[in-house]
Amino acid sequence: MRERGAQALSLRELAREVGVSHGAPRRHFPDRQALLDALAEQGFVRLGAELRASVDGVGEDFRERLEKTAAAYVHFATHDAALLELMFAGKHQDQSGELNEAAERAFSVILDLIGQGQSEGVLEPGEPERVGLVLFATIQGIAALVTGGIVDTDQVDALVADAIGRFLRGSRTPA
Amino acid sequence: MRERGAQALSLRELAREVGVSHGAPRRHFPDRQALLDALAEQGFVRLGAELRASVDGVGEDFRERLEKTAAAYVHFATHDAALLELMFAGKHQDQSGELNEAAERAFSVILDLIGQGQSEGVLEPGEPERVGLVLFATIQGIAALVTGGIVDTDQVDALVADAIGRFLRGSRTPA
DNA sequence: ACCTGAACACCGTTCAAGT
DNA sequence: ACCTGAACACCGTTCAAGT
Repeated sequence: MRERGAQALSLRELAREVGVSHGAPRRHFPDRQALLDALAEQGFVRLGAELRASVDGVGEDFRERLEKTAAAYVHFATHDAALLELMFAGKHQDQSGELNEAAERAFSVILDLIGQGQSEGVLEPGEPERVGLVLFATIQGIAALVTGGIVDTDQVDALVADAIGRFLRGSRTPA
Repeated sequence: MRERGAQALSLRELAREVGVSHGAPRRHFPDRQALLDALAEQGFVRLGAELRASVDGVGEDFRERLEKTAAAYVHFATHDAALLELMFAGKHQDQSGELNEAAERAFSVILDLIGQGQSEGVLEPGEPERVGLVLFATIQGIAALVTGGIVDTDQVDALVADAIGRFLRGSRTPA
């Protein structure tokens, strides 16, 4: 997956590596897409855990938390680009909603951060979802530029800091 | 492509539709990836043309130009999501650099816009590439949220306006 | 409950052969 | 210069059969 992308993931090859027949996976995943959905869900679980670990692993300072969390997101996005693409593919068949639940749990880390910024008065009040979307879009966009090869890996931190600086200046509560 | 994605694009099916044998495409594209590269290049050409048309089709007002161009980008990204994914896949074999040339020509529309904002004094001075990257990332991120189904189509315009408002407030030259 | 193995209808790629 | 058609090694999916 990490080496060759989701598209190159073959059920038959997987079965071969595990040492079972090519029909065996059918018992666990009715479809190839069902396996991809399960991988996407696990991706959201892991992303949420990494973001949460990033928030908890740093001090109380809002801006530092914001930058570290954004960096953690970009790290995940570039280190597991194919997985992230799967997670946002929007071609899921999952009807149980477990995938969406995992996604919302991951996104809630960002929402909580926004809440902190608002309660500290450095972010304008309003729906956290609204301001969170813009922040999320920016981070996601930076990740896309990196995986697309437009931005070098060693420029990431500076770009993240730049973007967050602009975001904070553009979103602070008017004096 | 638009209906079923790049992954479902089959050389044999294409040949069948055109009415030639399955070996014929080999004369024009040595590889499946070569065809995808050519499609990506054409995508950049078309994207550049649409962005330029958007800039030219509106008045001189900087903010209006910025919003319209961003909207045009998001429109392209959502209307041809699979093509955009291909354009930024970063798995290209193209050595001639024509793909990169087309990409830079498209991106130059945004750089020119940044230049206008700087010369009008509403954007802080500095390398246009630097501030342009943050803007580009934000727009690209919004497009990703829309194609990923996180943001509804009818919320796009408001989100774009919101993001650009924050960007401008966060990037204006200090008084 | 889970696995096997043959079968079917698809792929991309290669290559000798045609015009 | 371009196309054909057989061949090869892969797929995902289905299904009867086994334990």
